[in-house]
Formats: sequence, C-alpha cells, structure tokens
Amino acid sequence: MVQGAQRETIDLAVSTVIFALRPAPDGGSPTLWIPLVRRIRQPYEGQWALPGGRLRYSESLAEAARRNLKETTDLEPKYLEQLYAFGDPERSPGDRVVSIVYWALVHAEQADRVAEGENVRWFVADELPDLAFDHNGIIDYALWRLRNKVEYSRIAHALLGETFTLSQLRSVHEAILRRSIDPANFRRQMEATGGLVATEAVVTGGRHRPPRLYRYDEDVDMADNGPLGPRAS
Amino acid sequence: MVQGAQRETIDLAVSTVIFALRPAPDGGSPTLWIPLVRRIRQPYEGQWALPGGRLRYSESLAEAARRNLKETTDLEPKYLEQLYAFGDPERSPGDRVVSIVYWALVHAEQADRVAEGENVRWFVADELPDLAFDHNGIIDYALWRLRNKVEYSRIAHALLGETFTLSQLRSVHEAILRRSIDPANFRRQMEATGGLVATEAVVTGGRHRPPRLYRYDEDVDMADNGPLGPRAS
DNA sequence: TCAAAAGTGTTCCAATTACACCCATGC
DNA sequence: GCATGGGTGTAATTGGAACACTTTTGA
Repeated sequence: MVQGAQRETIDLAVSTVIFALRPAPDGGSPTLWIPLVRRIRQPYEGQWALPGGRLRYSESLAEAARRNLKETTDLEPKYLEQLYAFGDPERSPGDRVVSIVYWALVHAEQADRVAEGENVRWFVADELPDLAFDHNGIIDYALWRLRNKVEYSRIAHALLGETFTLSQLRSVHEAILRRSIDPANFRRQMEATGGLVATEAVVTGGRHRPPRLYRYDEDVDMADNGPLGPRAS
Repeated sequence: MVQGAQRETIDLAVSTVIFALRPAPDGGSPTLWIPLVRRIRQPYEGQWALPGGRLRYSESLAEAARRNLKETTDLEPKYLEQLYAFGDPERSPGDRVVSIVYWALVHAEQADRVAEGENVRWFVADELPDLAFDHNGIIDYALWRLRNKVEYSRIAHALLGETFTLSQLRSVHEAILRRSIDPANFRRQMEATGGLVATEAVVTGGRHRPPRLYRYDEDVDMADNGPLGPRAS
C-alpha cells in the first residue's frame, strides 16, 4: 500500500462472531465461549480479534463467512445469520473498512475440534480482553441478539448435537440467559412450540430416572427471518 | 469503466427504504407509501428503484443514507435504522455491488414536500411494479421488519407530527398491520408502555367529543436497539 | 430405602381480549 | 335530540410463573 498518499478506497470485509457451549473455566456448568484469532499485522498486531477476511469477487456474503470460518478455525456452523454492517470511518486506523459481521452457532463436538494455539484461542463470552478494532462492541451486540433470539426462536438446538435431553436443552437456555429456568415450565413451553421430536431412546447410566432423548424436526426452521427465508445465512 | 476486462472490484452502495403514511389512492384511510426513483442508466435503465448511491470515503453508513435521502427526495427522516446488507454476486448484472440498506420513517408533512416528477414518485407499499435489481425483495423484508417492530416499539410516532391524537396513532398501527385495533385496549396499551405525554390541547371542529392531543417524550428511545444504542441509525 | 433428576398436575397472577357503557361535541 | 367518535369499566380468556407431587433409576 502506498504510504502517505490516501487512496480513498473502501475495503469490504466479512467477520463472524462464533458461539459454542463449553464447560466453565472451573469445570462447572456450560458457558458461552467465542473463538478469537490473533492479529499478525498492523493495525492492532498481536491483539485478539474476530475471525474474518476480505470478501471475494464471486462469493456471497454468507459464503465468505463460511469459508473464513473453515479456513481460520475449521468450524462449520449449524446456524449462521447476518448480524450487522459496521462502517464507521474511524473504526480502523489508517484505512477505511466496512465489515459485514455474521454470527454463528456451532455444537460442542465441533468446537472441540478447534486446534487452539498461539493464534487461535477460546474465550468466555462475557470475560473478553480488549480486542482489536470495535470488536468488543460487536460481540456485545451479538450477545444481545443471541439472548433476545433464544427466547422467541429455536436456535438453541444449534448448540447441541443430533439428539439431546430436555435437561441439556434447558441448560443451553440457562447458559445463554444466565438465569435458572423451571424445568417443568420449560418442558411444556418446548413441547408447545413444536419442532421437538421424541425419540425412543433414553440415556441410562445416571443415578436417577433415565431422560428421554429428543431430536429437532429439520422441516421446521430454527428462526423466522421473514422474507429473507431460512437461507438468509 | 473498462469494457470487457473484468476489474473484479466490489462496489459498496447505501440505499434506503422510506416509509410515509398518506391517504389511500381512492382517498380513503391512511396507507403506507414508498418513494422510488427512476434509474437513468444501465442496468435496469428506466425502471424504478430504491434511492441510493455510493458510500463516500469519510462518511458513516448512516450519514450516507441521510445524505442520499436529502439529495434524491429532500427528505429528513425521523427514524432511520439499518435493515440488512445484500451482497449476492448475481444481484447486479455485469458488476458486483454490495448494498447496505437502511429503512426510514418520515412524517406526512415531510412526505408532501417531495417533488414528484418523471424520476421520483410515490407508490403504495403493497402494490409495487417490478423494480430494478432485487429491490422488490428488499422492500418485502423492510415491510416485514416494520410490521414486526411496530408491535414491540414506539416507532409509529415517527410517522406522525409533533402532536397527535390517539386515534391518529391507532390508525398508523392499523395502516401498518392492515387490521383494525380495539380503540379502548389500544389506549391502555399506549398509556402503559409510557413515552406518551398528554398535552392540554384538544382538537375541536369534529362533530363529536374533541380528542386530546398527545406528544412523544423525546427522552424515551423509539426502539431498543441494544448495545448499538439510539444512534445506531 | 434413599437421593436425584425426570416428568405431571395444579394454583396463582398478569396481560390481552371482547364488549358494554358513558361523555362531549356539532348539527 | 341524535349521531359520532372519545374515553372508561369490566368480565372472560389466555399464557406464564411458582411449586407440590409422583415416577424411575442407581447406589
């Protein structure tokens, strides 16, 4: 890039806030985690940031998000949705970058596949260090959207595997909303909204009554995104 | 622009879906209208499209939206919010354009100031012709967002002037939602959610009991956009 | 038999809805 | 008066929250 001479071009990037459910740092109850990547060039060299990159000429915005997730963290999300376009002129020192940010949910088994290292690491979503650019604010907004959306849609399923117990599903809600939920009422709500399919299997081995395994009806969309449709990702 | 040789650059545009409330075409009850501009160059030359234009180097996304509204239709919206970023590679024949779309609400007096002509015209929001690009789909999504948001926020005020009667506010809701609302319950709901301030004035001249005029408490945000805040526009 | 979580039943409370009714004005 | 919309009152319905209770397993 030419130094001094202002090129006045606007760069277009696609980044993604990835959520996964993992045990708390002390080994306790499930908690929201986010994988971040270390910046290897200026600005903000060495600081942690959202995974992202330039949009290529012939890929859609969602394709760019998926490609980048695969490249940087090897993750393939079960749910992906556009979050917001951030374009403040001052958000990247020295140049002008408009970032179209997506947010994604991956389930725990996927999350464990991420090779942590010097440049990729998981962080507890509510205890982040100072990140590059405006990424702390972006994650705050993604968390807000997630916490809103989990109350009126079925996205929580995307953080679990193929089958799950109602306890597990409830603990997903509890981890996201950071409050305990009455098991009885939770069960009825889930059964009422539909999309839950009881399987024949139960989980044995616990020292209590074996819970039934459920799966998610794939014919029902996880979230109603209106005219954008389920492929709005 | 160089013909034939693919430059592979991605253009970044900002467009806006503008809503205003005006009498129905037959002179009847208030209806949602949208101003569109005629395209004066290829592609889609001669067809109607959303007002918009290139993002400039030193303006924010919302500033670009406001500037363009002012330039093309002379409107200054009371409410402005980002809708979505549309970036399908096929959405603009011949080149690659990512459009960051905003949606806006203007009140009726403002709307009447728009100079309609060969290249600017109002259309009933639910009866649009075939528009340029993917703009029909974009407006469908904006309508969906508007209809959702009017039920859990106070944005309806932005379609009215400084003061208004509860009847007028109710007819805004009815126009957006396309169903009739019980006046008694509507009144209580509005009073309960707060933000409404009764003035001393009433409207005389009707052949019935004069309704009280209300105004909107400016200290209360029209919509809760979370960490993005009220200046998320 | 006991502990623990699964799962069911019931009560209470708040919000929404439907609709009856009174009020104030112009004609 | 009486028609018209403004404005108030109230009962019925709904959905959620709280919590008691029964069931089924492992130890």
